[in-house]
Amino acid sequence: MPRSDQSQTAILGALSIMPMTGYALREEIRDTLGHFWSESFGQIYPVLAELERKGLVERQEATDSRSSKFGITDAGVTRLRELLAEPPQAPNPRNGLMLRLFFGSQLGPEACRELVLQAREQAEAALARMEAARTEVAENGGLAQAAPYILLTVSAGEHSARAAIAWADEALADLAKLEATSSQPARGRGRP
Amino acid sequence: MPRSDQSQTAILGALSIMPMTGYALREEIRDTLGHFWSESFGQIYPVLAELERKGLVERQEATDSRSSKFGITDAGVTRLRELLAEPPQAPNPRNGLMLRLFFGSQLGPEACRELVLQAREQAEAALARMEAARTEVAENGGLAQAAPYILLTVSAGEHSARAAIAWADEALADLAKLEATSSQPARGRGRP
DNA sequence: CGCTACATGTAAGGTGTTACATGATTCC
DNA sequence: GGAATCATGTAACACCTTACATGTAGCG
Repeated sequence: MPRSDQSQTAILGALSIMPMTGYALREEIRDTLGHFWSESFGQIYPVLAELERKGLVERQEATDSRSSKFGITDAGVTRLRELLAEPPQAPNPRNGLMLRLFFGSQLGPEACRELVLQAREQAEAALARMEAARTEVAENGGLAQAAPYILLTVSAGEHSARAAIAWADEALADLAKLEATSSQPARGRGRP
Repeated sequence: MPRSDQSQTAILGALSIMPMTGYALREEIRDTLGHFWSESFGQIYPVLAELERKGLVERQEATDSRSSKFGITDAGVTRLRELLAEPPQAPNPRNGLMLRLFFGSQLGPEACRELVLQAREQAEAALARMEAARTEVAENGGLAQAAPYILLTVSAGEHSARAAIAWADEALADLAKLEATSSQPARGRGRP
């Protein structure tokens, strides 16, 4: 129920794929889960310590290195499944772009256009990352049974990015019309 | 820059449309901005008090009621425009559904299907709300110059909801295939 | 007369982020 | 030997949510 369980879920999940050091967890969570998840890195070590205390993960003394990787235990896998089975709790939305557009009449069409353009670029970049992720998952063996599920999340990212691009194009057209009509009566920047 | 500025933006923005009591702000933010914004209601009165102290809003003693509405001042409008002009900062993503699907091989196809079905229903509901909002904006005069901007955000909600539905349908099909192939070797729910 | 909605706040607790501190290893 | 990267942590702070406390107005 508490939010911190969610951090545990992400960490246990990552370790269920392969054992890792805390540092590697940072990287993996940022690079792989980053499209839809974020952990505050200040939390990773405390959570890891708690998981170790509960016997859900354990340090594996590696032979070829001094750094200790963390591996998930059987109890950890059980706990992970419990956590995953809990209903996902959506975070409260806080979309700064939408807030700005909603009060866009205070900002004016040009500034709004700029914001939408930026959003479009970000969506385009996200789409490219998703396509890269898709090929990466396809090429990487060792995810055999996980791959179809991971591709589900990649697909969600693609749909969402494409929708954002389509919306942005519409919005840009609408804003262009607004610019045209709003400058017409005042004939060049005058006040009504 | 600090996050709390965002609460100020939302509150000043709402008051720029019409003067309101703190209580009404709660309702408006929940019902109207709720699709892409949320305020913790415990923040509204403190922020309101701070805005009043800075002269950005003022209490209007209403003639017909004991409750005091808050109205935005000229300085408040100026401040609102400043705040809106700042670049929107995206909150760190935390999508519980995607987290669960990413580690879906631990959950199994049926449970994932259930999750996706729920997401689809939520998207469907969101789409219906968006369409309702669209007609509401169209019918409501008094938003004359704000209406086109508000419709931009409604359109974004529609695109996003439609994308979620399309994705869900694809995902359900994929999961159905997974269920079929995973149960095939075991021949109907048997243990491997 | 009691229930619901309106209205205004406060305080505690939990969460997450940032910045800092420290040291080992590897590569040039 | 020095720089970059790997690695582990901590502590302060900012933030948000929740629950509580309190009181009024209107309606059935």
